[in-house]
Amino acid sequence: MYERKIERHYCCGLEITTEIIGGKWKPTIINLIHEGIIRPSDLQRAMPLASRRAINIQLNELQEHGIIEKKIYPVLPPKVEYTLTEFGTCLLPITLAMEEWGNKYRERFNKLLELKKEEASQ
Amino acid sequence: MYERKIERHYCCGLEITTEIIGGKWKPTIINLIHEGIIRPSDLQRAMPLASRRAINIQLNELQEHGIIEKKIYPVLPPKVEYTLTEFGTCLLPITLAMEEWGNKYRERFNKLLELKKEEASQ
DNA sequence: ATATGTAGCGCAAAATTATGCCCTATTGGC
DNA sequence: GCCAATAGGGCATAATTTTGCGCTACATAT
Repeated sequence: MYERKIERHYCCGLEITTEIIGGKWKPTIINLIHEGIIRPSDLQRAMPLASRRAINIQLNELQEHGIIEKKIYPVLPPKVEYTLTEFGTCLLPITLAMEEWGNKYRERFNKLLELKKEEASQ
Repeated sequence: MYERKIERHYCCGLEITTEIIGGKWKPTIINLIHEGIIRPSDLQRAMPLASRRAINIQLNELQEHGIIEKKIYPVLPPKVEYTLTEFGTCLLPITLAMEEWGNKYRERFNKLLELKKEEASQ
């Protein structure tokens, strides 16, 4: 475990929220679990750009923060399922809104990117 | 400017949204500008934990992404004001919800932190 | 003369986050 | 016997983000 050198301050709400959903893949994981993709291997297939390791770490942190719950089935090969807690469910309005907002403004964003590329090439 | 070594993929909306509001101080800046704190020096006073440098960088990025607009008054000493664009205003439901969520669950979060500390000390 | 307030960039270092590789363990299929 | 799939941890490294220090420039106040 990495131990912070600079202590975090949780003065405003935003600092708490970003502590919890700030990880690169966390909002995605929350949304996917909400969609019913609840087994680690399925999550990995749903996020091919994230490494297995990265996903495991994010899952552990989400669990520590009480956002998701882990059910281990005592079978072989191992079977694990994650579900949103009622606390985690409260986050959905935010994570889903983030997903929506990004999709809504994708074109605008892409145009901006192209503009930048042109500038860079000149 | 830092140049990415690994190209970002903007497949899902979340990746676009986090690219834009992912910076440590960006959601805070957006909310503060919305509250009327629009001059760089006032923003710095409102975020004493953020360095001047950090705030400047985040402001530049927000501007590049079309979230805020910069008005430079040709006076001395210099005067600058930032305002949300109509595009940036669309982000408020998200950033304000994040602030609200964190405040709502602050106690729960703090209890979790204390629990962790106890565990760590044993 | 000197300090303060305004705004902001360059550069290097520090802090943090994310990844890649290798390891364990067991069942079932070929 | 060997490979794939299941789940996940340890460790070192790479990538990225954030900070700190120093610098510019001018006007006003002390």
